[in-house]
Amino acid sequence: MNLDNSNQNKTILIVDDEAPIRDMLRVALEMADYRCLEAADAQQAHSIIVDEKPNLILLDWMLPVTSGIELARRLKKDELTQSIPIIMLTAKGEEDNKIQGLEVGADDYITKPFSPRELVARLKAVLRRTNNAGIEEPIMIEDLCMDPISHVVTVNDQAIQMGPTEYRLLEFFLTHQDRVYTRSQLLDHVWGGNVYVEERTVDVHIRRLRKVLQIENYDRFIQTVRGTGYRFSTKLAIKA
Amino acid sequence: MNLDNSNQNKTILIVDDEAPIRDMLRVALEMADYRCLEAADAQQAHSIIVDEKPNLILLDWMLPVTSGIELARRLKKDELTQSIPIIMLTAKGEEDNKIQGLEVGADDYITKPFSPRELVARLKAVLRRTNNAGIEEPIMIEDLCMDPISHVVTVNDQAIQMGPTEYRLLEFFLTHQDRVYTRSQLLDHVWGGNVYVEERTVDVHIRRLRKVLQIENYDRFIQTVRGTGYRFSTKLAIKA
DNA sequence: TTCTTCTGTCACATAATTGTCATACAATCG
DNA sequence: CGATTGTATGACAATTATGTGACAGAAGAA
Repeated sequence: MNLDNSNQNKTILIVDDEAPIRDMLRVALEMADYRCLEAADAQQAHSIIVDEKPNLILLDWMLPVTSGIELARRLKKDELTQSIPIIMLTAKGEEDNKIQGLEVGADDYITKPFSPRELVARLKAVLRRTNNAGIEEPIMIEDLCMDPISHVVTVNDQAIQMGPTEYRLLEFFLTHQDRVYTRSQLLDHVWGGNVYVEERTVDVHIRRLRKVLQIENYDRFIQTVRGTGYRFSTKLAIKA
Repeated sequence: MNLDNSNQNKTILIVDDEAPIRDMLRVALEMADYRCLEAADAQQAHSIIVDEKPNLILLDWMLPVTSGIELARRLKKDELTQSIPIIMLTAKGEEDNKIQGLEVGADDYITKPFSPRELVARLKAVLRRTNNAGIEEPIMIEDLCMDPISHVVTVNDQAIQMGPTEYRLLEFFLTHQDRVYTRSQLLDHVWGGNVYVEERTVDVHIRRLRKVLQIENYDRFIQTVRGTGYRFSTKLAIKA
């Protein structure tokens, strides 16, 4: 539901066919307060990834059936998973594969055996490095401007203040105009898929967003579609 | 992705006491179009560094007289040289030293033996990461002035005292205005990529920086963006 | 050494945001 | 026209994020 505040709610997926190694990794990661998931092969890994969307994947190079590098390649090809950073685990003497791993799109690799401290240090570095994703260009609607770089919304160059949720809601609307969304869909996209809040809560945040946008009647773009949900549209803003 | 292919203006200093290894490294680097310098011991290395200001240092762990790690420590301590990225070269089985190297401030390490391709890949990565053309000109914001040469910050020609971390934080802010940074990103840029400190530590240093900037209310430029992080901006410094 | 400065972390204080509710209002339909 | 259903809105307590002072250990200076 929230951004990366405490490093403690990051989910790491461990993919290795050897249980003892998984155990060792899990211990090290849980010591560092990460949440761990485990998979023994590529197929199992894939379903967990789709299901749980981990923040980072520790991927062994050697896997039965589908190799780790093949899994990495697939993950980096898929829109939904390509942003998840991958750290490849390689055994000693597989130095050449490291390069191959990096070429496939792995974000780092670690040679076994490694110290737990090293593991965690690298993992943190990768998480930090890949933490930024999103829109870079300012979005302008008439005199309304949202600049994702500075994280500022202005109307006629005057800054508008709003809460984080309202900001995300507006951002979603601006990037998904002229389309109705049900409350459920909005919860999915703005709140994040795995939280449970009442659907009516959406109404309240719509209200709050409308309130701050009232300054130049920009709230007219947020339209209620009775029986369905809400829509943001500049074209269909018939109301005065 | 790779915009800058002109490696010719990048100077790499190779520090290793074994001539054959130096040769190998030099060949690999010159193939990749880097300019190379060589040093056989720490003392020689130091004078070359001061003299030539290389863009990156490849530093062997084992050196006669003064060890590589000791040299690294000194370089990272000196204001003039601390921004030069260092890649440590370690022999197999010295895995523990890696951590020590990173703690000293090395930006990466490579285990011997390594493939030339790997070397260059890592080197590029480090250069990309630390691609900061050092600031030379004083930065002025109204009556606030930061002189990177003398390392002095003044308000109305009156010097302000602050700790090194606060200085680096302010420097980062002054050179990256009007943009939100998460705590994580600030740790990356101000503290350095491979240290582990709590994210809340950023808050404390923000606090300390604000405190010393309160003199002429210059702390109003440091804005907190709730749910995200902090931003330095002179434009958006008005609050209701 | 001893003294000072700086750093990272903690605990607590303060402030902002959130989700939910109760109620008011508006639209739709028989 | 009521009755019914869907939405708007203000209030509020719980939760969460940030501000802030204190402190112990580390790093440096004398």
